[in-house]
Amino acid sequence: MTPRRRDPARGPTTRQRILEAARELFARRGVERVTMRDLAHTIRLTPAAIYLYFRDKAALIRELVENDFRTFSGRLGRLARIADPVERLQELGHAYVEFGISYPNHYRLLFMTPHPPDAAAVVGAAVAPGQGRPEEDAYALLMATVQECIDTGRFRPEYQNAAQVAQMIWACVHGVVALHIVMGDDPWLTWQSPTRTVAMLIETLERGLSVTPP
Amino acid sequence: MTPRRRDPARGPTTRQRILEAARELFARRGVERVTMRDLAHTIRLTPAAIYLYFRDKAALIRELVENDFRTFSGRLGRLARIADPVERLQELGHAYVEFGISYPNHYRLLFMTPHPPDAAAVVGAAVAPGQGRPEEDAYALLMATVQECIDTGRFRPEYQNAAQVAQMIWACVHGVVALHIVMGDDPWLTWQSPTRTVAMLIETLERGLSVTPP
DNA sequence: ACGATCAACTAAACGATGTTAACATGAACG
DNA sequence: CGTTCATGTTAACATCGTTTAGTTGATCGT
Repeated sequence: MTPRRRDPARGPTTRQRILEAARELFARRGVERVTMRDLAHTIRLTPAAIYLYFRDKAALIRELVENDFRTFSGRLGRLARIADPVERLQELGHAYVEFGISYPNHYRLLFMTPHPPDAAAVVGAAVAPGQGRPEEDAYALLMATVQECIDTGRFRPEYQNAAQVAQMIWACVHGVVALHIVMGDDPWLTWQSPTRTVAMLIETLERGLSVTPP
Repeated sequence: MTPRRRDPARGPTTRQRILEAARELFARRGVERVTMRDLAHTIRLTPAAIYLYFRDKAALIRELVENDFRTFSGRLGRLARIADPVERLQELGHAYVEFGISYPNHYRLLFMTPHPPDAAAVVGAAVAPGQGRPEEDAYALLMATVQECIDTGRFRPEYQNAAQVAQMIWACVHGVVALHIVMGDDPWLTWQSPTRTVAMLIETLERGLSVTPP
């Protein structure tokens, strides 16, 4: 299913060429508006050739999206060096929204479309630990930061459940991004800039969470 | 395009039968997993017959969704009788989430899928005033309530832009619903109940917005 | 030098989808 | 009684993802 090149020195593998072209097309037109024939045509291949390297369209999409998300997750990971947990939380939110606005089509795939249960994952059941999907890492970082806020007494006493608070925050930033992607250019209401909205939202939320009203 | 019945007394119009069956099927399986042939078959009709009453699948979906949303909008409208604007805001949020959780497929269509610019709307340009789409009404109600909160001095002075605040709130509740719909049964993270999450979220947000910290 | 092997690809089709064009039918009516 | 027209049906079309059966050309053992 994944043939090896004879001469790895010369040029990119066909598999990589497929991935590159798909990334380009998907990001520009969105997955459902890119046909396998389109994709094959831009690589000057036959549609069937793609199926030598990917089980089906869904598998191709999955691999692409996981790649991009890994870089996103890495970018978020760099924010782990911020000492103050509350400040870190804010920066996480901003980075999240910035990613969603910059790569709306990737974002839609990751967070706005129900993922049909991956056939391989269903049979494979247990995944290698620590090797988990990148979205888990990002979520773990969020949870850890929230937990740190709780442990250092930055939050009001009613916020003890880190998962609960993390999901609240996630819902907020996701909501801003998702609404902007879906209805961003609906003319019937004047949208505020998503970055401004999320900035104000995070600020407000933090004040609601914090124990010290300035 | 929309033929009239000869004997309106006898039984429901074919058009209505299509709508009813479509509503049932769409709500159960989701739009993209219901084919025109499926739909026609349950009415004991030929697929082509549907096209006597609806221009295409998208038009059928639009009409269905607009209907359901009108009832939702009406339900929200009943909350307008709540005197206290802050309390009204909270109830609006809860009703919103309850709708999204109860009718996930309708919600996805309304708020989670980009609407291709309606051909009729593009040529028709101006719609009859007051006859606007129901989502506008719901949004107007939200905006008005926020404005009332601002006018009666319930919010901190930095929140003067009603549209901005309304979109913050909308983003929050939408985020809770949308995440739940898309990742609600992903096993890798333990989701809190959406109603609990949104309750806590609204409470937190309100404390962040309000001028008086209790 | 040569036949066998096999990765890498193509040609052609299949089944499902939304949609349309051409034809049937049967009640209503002058 | 013949015309009209609403209301269907039958059969096809184009497009989609995908599969099956071949083709090709480099590589390799002998």
